[in-house]
Amino acid sequence: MRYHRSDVVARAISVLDEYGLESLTMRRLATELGVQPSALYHHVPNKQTLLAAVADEILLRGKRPRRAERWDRRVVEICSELRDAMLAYRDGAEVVVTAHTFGLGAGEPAGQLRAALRDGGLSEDVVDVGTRALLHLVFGHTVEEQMALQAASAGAINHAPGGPADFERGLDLVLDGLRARVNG
Amino acid sequence: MRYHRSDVVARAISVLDEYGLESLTMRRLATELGVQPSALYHHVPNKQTLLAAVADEILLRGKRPRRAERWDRRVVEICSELRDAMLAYRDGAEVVVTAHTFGLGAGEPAGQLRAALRDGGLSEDVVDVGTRALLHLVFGHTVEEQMALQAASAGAINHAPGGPADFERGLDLVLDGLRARVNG
DNA sequence: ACCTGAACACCGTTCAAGT
DNA sequence: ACCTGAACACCGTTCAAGT
Repeated sequence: MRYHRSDVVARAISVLDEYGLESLTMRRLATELGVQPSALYHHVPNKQTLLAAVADEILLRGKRPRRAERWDRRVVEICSELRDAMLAYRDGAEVVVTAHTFGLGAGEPAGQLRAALRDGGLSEDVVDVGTRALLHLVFGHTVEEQMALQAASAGAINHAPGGPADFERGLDLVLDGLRARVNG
Repeated sequence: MRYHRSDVVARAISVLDEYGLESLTMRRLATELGVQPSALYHHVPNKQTLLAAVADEILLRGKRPRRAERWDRRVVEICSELRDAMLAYRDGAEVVVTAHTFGLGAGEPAGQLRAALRDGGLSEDVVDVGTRALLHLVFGHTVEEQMALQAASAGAINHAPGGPADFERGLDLVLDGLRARVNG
């Protein structure tokens, strides 16, 4: 069988979702595709790049239309989409956050947040600080939430971070600060 | 030579600081101590536990006396100490954040933040949301900042997150939201 | 262009045996 | 109690050779 890069990425996502990140090895993925490990390197230069492509694809699959008019509602929309996209696959948050940490792909959410904050009339400095704060909040919350979900499904009872409600309450904390800085 | 657990942890930190997290392997650490890899398992049950102990020790070494009276100034103090402690060692932020993600050690900063927010007269719900938001902000910011520092020292020019000023501006965003909720 | 086969240079961890 | 020596079951990546 002959594969393309997109086949490799797609299969990587299904291995990730079914067996988790620790099982997503180049060798395991090759076996899953019925191919030698070395064959993967015709489609992808290395594992890091593959994981970045997986992160991008996870975000792409989670895309939704923008509905909100007000800038602060749009921020909530963007952040919720981001959270939902990451939660849709096992270890999705971990993969997306790691890729973002290493400066690979996943630059789109940041761009959309920046645009929303600029629409709100915030100064360029505040746009910078606010975008970073929002991203860190979404990433941190979602990694923690997914961790708790997986721990819970493995039998452990834990003081979970709570679902979308707790998420939006954290967001609102930062949004309050940002609203106070409009035309500041 | 006969070692104790604390020797192993201390040496792990110096390997981390000098060669980075990717070089901190059990085998490398063993070589550094002049011992067989298997000998390490007399002091530590596995690598994950060792890394959690390293994270705790990094935070311990960064401890400073509390000076601030007002609860919101104390939050800044706690968060700044946390950031400085992680920045003090190469890949320190990565190690501390990973340990925290897996629910290992590093529970102290959360406890101190909770106490400060309670002193501010915030409701228990807001204390929960606020503590998590602050931790995610500090962790996210510091990992990003340390990444940029290391990239810069490796020659790359990058739109860095900025030093303590940008850090405190992000913190202030959340603190504004929290101040607005006192007796709310 | 895409893949195989074989190798290189590593990992974390276990366990019988020594002192 | 602490360590050695040897092994087990893996990794990511490279590269000559095949079709």
